[in-house]
Amino acid sequence: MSGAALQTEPKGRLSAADWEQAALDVLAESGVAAVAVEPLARRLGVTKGSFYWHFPNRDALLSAAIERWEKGDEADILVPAESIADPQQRLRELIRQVSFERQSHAIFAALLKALDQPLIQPMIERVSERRLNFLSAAFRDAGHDAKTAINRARLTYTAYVGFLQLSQIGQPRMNHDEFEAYIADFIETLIPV
Amino acid sequence: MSGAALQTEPKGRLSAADWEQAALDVLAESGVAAVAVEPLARRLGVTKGSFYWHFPNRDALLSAAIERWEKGDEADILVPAESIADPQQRLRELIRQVSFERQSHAIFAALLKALDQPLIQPMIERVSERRLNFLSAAFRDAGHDAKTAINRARLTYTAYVGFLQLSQIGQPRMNHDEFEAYIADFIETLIPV
DNA sequence: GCAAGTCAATACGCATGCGTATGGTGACGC
DNA sequence: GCGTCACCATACGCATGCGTATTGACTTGC
Repeated sequence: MSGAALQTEPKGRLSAADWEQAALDVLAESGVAAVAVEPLARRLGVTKGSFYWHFPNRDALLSAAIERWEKGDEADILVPAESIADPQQRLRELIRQVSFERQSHAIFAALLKALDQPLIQPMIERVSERRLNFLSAAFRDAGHDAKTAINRARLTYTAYVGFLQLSQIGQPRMNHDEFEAYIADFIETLIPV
Repeated sequence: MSGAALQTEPKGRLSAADWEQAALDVLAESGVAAVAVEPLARRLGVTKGSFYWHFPNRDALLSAAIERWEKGDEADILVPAESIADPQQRLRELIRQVSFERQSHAIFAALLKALDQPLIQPMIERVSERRLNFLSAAFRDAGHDAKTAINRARLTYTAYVGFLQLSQIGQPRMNHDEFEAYIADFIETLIPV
């Protein structure tokens, strides 16, 4: 829950959780490759002597950090949405959440870029399947047959993923109102009443 | 036009174009980071002594390779599509082309993952703007007003980008028929008659 | 047949990152 | 007040990649 710890923030001793949180921070900011032991240690104001006490190696940190993200993500995004009865409203909320929970989406975007890494791939695969199922169910609840529901879910999800990637270059280049209008159109196109 | 030169293929002396083509090959296969001088030299069966005769540094190779891709991509994809009069048919062809020209799309996908690099970002920005304009024009030609056309173009493009990313993990996990069905549904949703 | 010019091998220095080994220090239990 | 344990520093070896400098060899013009 701690905010962004930008630079050498002297906070006594560190725990494994501190390293994981720092890893997630730089993951969101600078991608998987930037989650490196020595730079992280510098950022935390210690040396890697500390790191290798908490973790056996870099991969262990990455796994732990991503697992932490996965849990938080599910709790913050999927669970609240699940409680919305109206499927259309549920989809709306889900889509709209891209604006909030930005760090979580930034992390997901960073992970997407590292799909070639054996450590990342299965986790993204899991997350994607869960999300696709969620979307698919919502479209079915909204009255579509199974086949169209799954295709609509795919379309929604790929559009979401592509949006994440492209928003990095400000390609959509929209202000708040334009974004809202886009989302409205997006929803209207994918979820016709 | 040469096919995939997989390993040490002894072909006498090399030219800058050979290096560029090899760079594009590994770019499509293994991403931007894999476009490294020494591995490339190994792949080509020479040492980096050769490379630095043709190029001043790695960035120069990357720039040249990407520029080469950009030109070929425009010629192979946009130009043929442009000649199709019916805007709906034009969009259909464009979308369907993801199945063919696979190397070109693989390169684009690889570049998308390196949007943080200052060398890559502006090129992707250019390409994206061109493609978005192209899509937007097609949707206008198909009868949409300017605002909906641009939103539809965004949606189409982000879906395309997301599809590229996810197809790497076989997440859509479709065979040929399923893919065709998905495309059909995709088109029907985005380009209603 | 020799002098340029073109492509390539070798060898070097530098930087960054991983992981190990070993020693140091402060807090705390007792 | 002493030892133990948790956390950290220091220093090392290894690997990979960049870029440079120097020399070698093959081709071609003349």
